Amino acid sequence: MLSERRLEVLRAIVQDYVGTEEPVGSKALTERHQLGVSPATVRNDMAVLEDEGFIAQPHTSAGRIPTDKGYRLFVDKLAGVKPLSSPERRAIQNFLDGAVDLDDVVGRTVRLLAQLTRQVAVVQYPSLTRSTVRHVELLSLAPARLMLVLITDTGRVEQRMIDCPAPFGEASLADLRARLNSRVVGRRFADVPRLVRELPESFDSEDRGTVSTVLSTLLETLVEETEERLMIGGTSNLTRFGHDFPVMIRPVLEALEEQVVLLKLLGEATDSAMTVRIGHENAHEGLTSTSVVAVGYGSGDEAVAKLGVVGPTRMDYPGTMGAVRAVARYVGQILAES
Amino acid sequence: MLSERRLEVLRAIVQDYVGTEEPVGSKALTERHQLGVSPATVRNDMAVLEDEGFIAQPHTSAGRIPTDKGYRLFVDKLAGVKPLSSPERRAIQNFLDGAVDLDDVVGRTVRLLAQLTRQVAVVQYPSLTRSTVRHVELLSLAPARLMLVLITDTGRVEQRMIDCPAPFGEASLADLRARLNSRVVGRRFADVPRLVRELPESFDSEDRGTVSTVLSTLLETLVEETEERLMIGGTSNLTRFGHDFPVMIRPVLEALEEQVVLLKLLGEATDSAMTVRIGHENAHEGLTSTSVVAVGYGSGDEAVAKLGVVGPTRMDYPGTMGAVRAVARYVGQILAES
DNA sequence: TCTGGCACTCGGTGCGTACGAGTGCCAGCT
DNA sequence: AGCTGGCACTCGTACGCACCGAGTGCCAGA
Repeated sequence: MLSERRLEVLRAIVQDYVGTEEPVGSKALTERHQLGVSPATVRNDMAVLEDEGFIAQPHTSAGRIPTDKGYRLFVDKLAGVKPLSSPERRAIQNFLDGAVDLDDVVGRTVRLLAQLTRQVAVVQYPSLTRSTVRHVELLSLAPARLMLVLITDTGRVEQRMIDCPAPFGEASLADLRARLNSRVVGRRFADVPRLVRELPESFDSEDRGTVSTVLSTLLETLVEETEERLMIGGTSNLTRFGHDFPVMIRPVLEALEEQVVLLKLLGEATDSAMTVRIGHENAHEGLTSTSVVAVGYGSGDEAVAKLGVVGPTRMDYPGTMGAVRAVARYVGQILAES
Repeated sequence: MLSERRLEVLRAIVQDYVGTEEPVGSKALTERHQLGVSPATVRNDMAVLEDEGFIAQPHTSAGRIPTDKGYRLFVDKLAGVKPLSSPERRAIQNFLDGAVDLDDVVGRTVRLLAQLTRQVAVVQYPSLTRSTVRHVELLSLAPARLMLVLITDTGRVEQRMIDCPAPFGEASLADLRARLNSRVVGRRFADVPRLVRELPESFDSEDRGTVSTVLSTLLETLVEETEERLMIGGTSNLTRFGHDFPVMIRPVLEALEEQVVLLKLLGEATDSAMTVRIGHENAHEGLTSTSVVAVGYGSGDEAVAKLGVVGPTRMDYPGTMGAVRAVARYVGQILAES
């Protein structure tokens, strides 16, 4: 087990390295921090920390930099979550309050997060799986052509065209609309298939085909759109990555373009607890020198989606975690209100 | 006026430089192209081209590279638009045909363009101003709460919440919905304000307030959402920018995050003709070493939005223009079908 | 267990040299 | 008048080399 002071040394190394981007040596450490011991002692501690794999030297006779394992220890044991200043809180609220619709909320959130953390921000749209149905609308565009519009409690709207097997009268349409809504409004998406199963049977045989088509389109929409959408921003912050950045930045940009990868990144977080994945803890190999800080947000108690940031492993974890958590909270509030 | 051969030399310089990314010298030119003259002659021609401002040397005793003016001449006079190969055409069609909704069309288009040109792709959503109304839907969510859904002929859907000044009955709602639709369906957005102006007067005084609120929300939506949305992709292609790229890439990424800037970039193009803006021809100062190739696309004859790519001034203009034009055409077709 | 001292390592920097691609110019040829 | 070969010149890049200094590991002593 590491002594108190050694942990303190590790904390100091992480803090200095995050600040300066340069390997930190024993002398500099004792100068900038009140450790109460001499450089030589610190050197011994560093040797131990290196043996344990928490820090490493880029080359012999350079200072030390934290390893992924070192950051992990720092995040788990040494660092808290730094709360935002109250001007920052006010700024968040003002910025998010002006949003007019869901797209706008998500867009503003992305920009906000990117600005606060000075890193790449990723915000997932509220997921349909955990949402409930606010309304299902059916419109007749042509005699045998319908449009299905699905509205969720989080304000998301999905629409689909439907070509009917047979013309479908206004009366039947109104009937279907009413029955459909009475069954599914307020219910969770996951429950919808069960709730509408026997609906076609109660219609005239001539309409039954169309009703089935409509229902299967609805179910399809539920499934298809469960594949999540997300928005990213702040990519220009990648340029502050470091000196060796041309080689780093490429795979990161590529990873950021693949929604699947990003969704996995955010998605692995279990429920609403904040997740920090550091360096090689990320499965994707383009992201082995980045860290991801993600957290769920939602309109109620339960998380409906995730948001987070992607940055270099050398990041200000307490500050970033504070910003991510705060933004998630406010977005949750906004969604709950609307 | 430049002689035929001098133009030929310029073309050769542009082509070689685009290929190799390195300043091209007189000897290399005569080796790679059948100009039928000696390096010395080419040198003389180069001196003239340099005097006229079409090419420049990065340093004394280096080869020449084209200037913005040189690229301009190349694009205007020396280069055609290179048509795509038929496998490429087929790939485009296959790729775009699978799209399920407007978001999907735009998303696929962006990825396609980025992949074909290996550059950053920008696609503007079909603009509302030139669109027509396909349907307006009003839903009652609570006694005094409505949702307005606006559907355009290009498949775009906008929704807004409305808090009514007074409860609004189902009958009135159906009435308003019917009257509204009969007036505006199939009409252009620009005409809508005129068409609904005197609508409130025909309602009972108790409902008039709500009707006015609904209409003003509708008009607001038309105006607000006329500010265009767009999608970008292929940013990882920026890494192929060149050696000096850390300094170049930053402002470009920043510019790409500002929708306003991008919209201007695409927007200045007059109607549906293809526009190429080279280097300093771009107003934005972060983009002085990039070129923009943009073109309008639309479901009918008229362009409803723009799409294009952003890349280094040193790009393959004929190929890029060919890809951009082809993609625009196919997207237009897809939109017309849906 | 901490500290001061000391020898050692090695990456970064600055300088001088050599190299070579590329140019401009000029005299001569067609 | 226009093209070509030859030639001197420029200058950016690569290479070698020595030096400096930050940082380390180790050890003997408090």
